[in-house]
Amino acid sequence: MSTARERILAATEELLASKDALAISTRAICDRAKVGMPEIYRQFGDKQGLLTAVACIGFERFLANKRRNPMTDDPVADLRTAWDSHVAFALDNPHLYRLMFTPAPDSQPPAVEEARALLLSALERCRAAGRLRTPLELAGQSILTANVGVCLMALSFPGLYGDPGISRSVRDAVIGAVTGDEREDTRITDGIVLAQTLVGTLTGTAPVGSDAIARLSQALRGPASPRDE
Amino acid sequence: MSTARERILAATEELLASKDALAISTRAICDRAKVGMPEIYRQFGDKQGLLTAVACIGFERFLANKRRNPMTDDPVADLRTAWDSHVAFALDNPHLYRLMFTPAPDSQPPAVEEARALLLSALERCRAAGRLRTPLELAGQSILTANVGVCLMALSFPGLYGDPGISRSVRDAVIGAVTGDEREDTRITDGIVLAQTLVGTLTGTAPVGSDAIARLSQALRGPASPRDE
DNA sequence: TCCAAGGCGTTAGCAACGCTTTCGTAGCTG
DNA sequence: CAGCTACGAAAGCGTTGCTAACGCCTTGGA
Repeated sequence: MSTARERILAATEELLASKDALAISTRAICDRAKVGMPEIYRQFGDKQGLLTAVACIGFERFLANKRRNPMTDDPVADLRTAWDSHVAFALDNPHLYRLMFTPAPDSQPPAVEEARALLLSALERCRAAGRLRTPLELAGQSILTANVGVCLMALSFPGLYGDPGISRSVRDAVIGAVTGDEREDTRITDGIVLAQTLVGTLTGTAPVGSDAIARLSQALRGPASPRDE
Repeated sequence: MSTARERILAATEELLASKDALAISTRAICDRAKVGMPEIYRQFGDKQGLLTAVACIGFERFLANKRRNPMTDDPVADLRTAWDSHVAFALDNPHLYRLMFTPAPDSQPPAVEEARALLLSALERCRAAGRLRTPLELAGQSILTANVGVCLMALSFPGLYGDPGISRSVRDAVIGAVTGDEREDTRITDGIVLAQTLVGTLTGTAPVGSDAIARLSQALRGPASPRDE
């Protein structure tokens, strides 16, 4: 048989699968763990300590889940899959998730820090790829904040806010804002640079020679396909 | 003296100003309201019923707050001030806010619906102004979800996520995404249309597609790349 | 004026809760 | 074997949400 501490933690997790944390009585935990009442308090101080410990091992599962996500060469896409795995975890473990992210006042689950660190490292990769246009710290806080909001609302009001489309919408909005939407960025750059250059050329004030114009018309006809519509 | 029901509600609200809802005992409420214990149950059925009633009148204050916001002729700016007043309410009434937006399981605070309706009407004004590029319903769900997320995280982890900059960042990201960021839109439109027109003028051809512009922009940078900036 | 009816206060108490104390026992270590 | 730690059993404390029983007092229709 395993140690008492392990059995208590396991029993609490099992009960947490079907009930809310506050609806679980210490006696039920003890019954299921085949443990006397004082054992909880010898091991965890009080019920809140036990719940915090459970939240911590929940965070470990949560982070292990995330670390299992393969890193692609598109760090922004990785950000999106991290978001999705976050949401999936919340929906799979509703009560555990609420315990982790709606803690009792003055109870600091120390593992929120770890989640933040993991997210920041993913964002660091975005920054290295030139795909970050907000401060790193602020980007991480914005993403996690919005991500948790989507999950908590989906858990609290599944009827009104359980639609997966909401998650996608908020996800793309926030991640797009902090990393910059690639398509729009190139569209802006291309369009504006082109327009400025052409205007300069036309007015004679520009740093573009006629060879550039030649190249432009060459490009206009296209590499293989002379397409416009 | 006022009626017993009013006194109970007032006493609960007052206690809610300093304690969490779950930390409030029915006896404390009764003491403060000068009421016997059975009165709560005659009036509200049970403690959860009382808390739901308090949450409802909290929603009324919340909505009255929002309705007090003047409507300007910029519906998107109105959206942002509504967001900010939402956050201010949450920070001013932390326990009441948590009671409203993290309800006990199977307790439907009916007033969340009202908040949604108010937000949708504001979004409808955006749509009428041509400043909405996502479905109305989804836009409302996205905004409220993100808004609540910012607030709950700020309340739960004021140290890590209490920074007002996070609220601004998420706010502008989400609202910008559903309404379309005006500045970027005009920059894109202006740049592209201008480029298309000029290229058409220069080459004597019809306006070109944006993929052609991308090719042009590439060509502009050139093989030897006499880049300007 | 009388007399129900109902809103409200009082007392007492139940079961369940978190938590504690006490005690007994098993198993390992020196 | 002695002594220590780890753990289980039982009982109990104070508080909680909630209920039962009773009685007061105002109200309003007869």
